[in-house]
Amino acid sequence: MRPKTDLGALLSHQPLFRNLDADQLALMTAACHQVNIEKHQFVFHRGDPANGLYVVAVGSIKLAVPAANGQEKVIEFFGPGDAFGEAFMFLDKPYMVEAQALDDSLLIWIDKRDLDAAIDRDPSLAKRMLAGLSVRLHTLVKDIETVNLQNAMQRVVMYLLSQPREDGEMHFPFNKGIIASKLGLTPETLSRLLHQLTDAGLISVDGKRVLIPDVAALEHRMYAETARIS
Amino acid sequence: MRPKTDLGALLSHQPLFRNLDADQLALMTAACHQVNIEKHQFVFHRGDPANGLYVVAVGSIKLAVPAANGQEKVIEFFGPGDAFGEAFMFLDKPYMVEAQALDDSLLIWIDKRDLDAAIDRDPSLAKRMLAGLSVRLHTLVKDIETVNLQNAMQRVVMYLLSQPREDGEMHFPFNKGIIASKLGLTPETLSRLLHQLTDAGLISVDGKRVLIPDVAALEHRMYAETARIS
DNA sequence: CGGTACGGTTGACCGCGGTCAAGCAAATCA
DNA sequence: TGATTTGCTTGACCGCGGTCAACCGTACCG
Repeated sequence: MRPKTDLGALLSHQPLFRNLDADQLALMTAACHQVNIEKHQFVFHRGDPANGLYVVAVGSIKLAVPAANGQEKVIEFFGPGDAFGEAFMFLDKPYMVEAQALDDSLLIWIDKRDLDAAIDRDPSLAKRMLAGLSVRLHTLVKDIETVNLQNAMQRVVMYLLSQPREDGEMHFPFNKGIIASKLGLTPETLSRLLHQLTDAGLISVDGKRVLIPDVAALEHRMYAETARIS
Repeated sequence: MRPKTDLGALLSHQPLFRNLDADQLALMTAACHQVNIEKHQFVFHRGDPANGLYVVAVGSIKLAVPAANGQEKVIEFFGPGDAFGEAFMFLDKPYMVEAQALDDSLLIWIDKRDLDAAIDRDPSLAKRMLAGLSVRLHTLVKDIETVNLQNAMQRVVMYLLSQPREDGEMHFPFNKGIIASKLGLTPETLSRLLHQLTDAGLISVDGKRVLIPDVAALEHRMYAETARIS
């Protein structure tokens, strides 16, 4: 457990709590708890009660819905500054998803009641949370659109293009199996499609590193797929 | 356009604005606009600016994301008391979905700025909106889970069981094509699956009316499907 | 009335993507 | 260092669900 003194600085850098005045920051600091989570450990499981929300300080967290057969569908990834778990907290329902650390992570946990009080004192906090939830809704709708309206190849290409890249090179942030789940595919299919793109000379894969020599060509490939469907 | 006097009564019955005091209600009433939408008309299209939110007073609205080929994927249905469009309003982004009336409907429209002011005066309104967005997030996650982790038959059975029924009889609220889209299916497949359930003696279909003589048997059928997958 | 547009059903076909299994390379550990 | 596990790839196979087409009943309309 790190010393409590870190908390104020940590909080003030989170999008959710930016621009709080000193008083409010002190209040929130008192209400927050640091949670250290090792890689592969679960933050919470499906069915756990949701009494508060988490903010990622460092590390990365995977939100997924588990299936009966041990499979799982990754809903979203969270990195530093992201908040998660709010929706279930507001609903007063147990989590229907599970959260797992993809790296050693440091989280901030805030009790629902303390957050309620903070909102009463500062409506702008509520607005920021509304904005945050809206973003999440937006990405979920986009995901649904992606899964329903695009085929596997389109989804893969779109993912490759959506990731940050420098010098025409992008990195898979996690294992390919996890990426596959996020894309609604099996690892086998993802592997095959990447191989297909490699054969077409559009990318070259080396472990987690992917070289994209001609971004425009890759984009063109995706639109060609789209046209084929229409 | 109906007389303005209706607005106060309408608003005070919406979940979002319940428990407002007279002053606040008067303020909101002044900020609200009634919008009449005929069946098949669009409330907004993809790309329209989102300057406010809608609340359904009477009627029903379909939220869908349009595809290139004229297809569409239904995201959600909204009935009386439901609010929609908030997420895009808070994001200050144009709509990425379209809203269409499934019946002649009466909507209430509230300007973003007026709502902002109302939140500042009454944090409980913000909390109610947070709860509303949370519900939406919840159902979206559930949808993603359904589409990714369950096959077509399971989705159909689950839909049949999720709809309100009396005397072992349920009604399709809309055209089967629209239901099919919401379930991520083609109308053909939905038709076939319903026929299959009929052959199995689990349901009997007559137009929009579906008789479910033995609910438990139908539930059992769904779990059997689940087991087969695992 | 016949014409037609629409929603729904049915049949024939097929391709996408999942499943199962084997094999391989790198990481992890005794 | 060898043993074991984990991540990834590849091949063979196949079934679910989509596509395309024809057809049917009903509602709507001139």
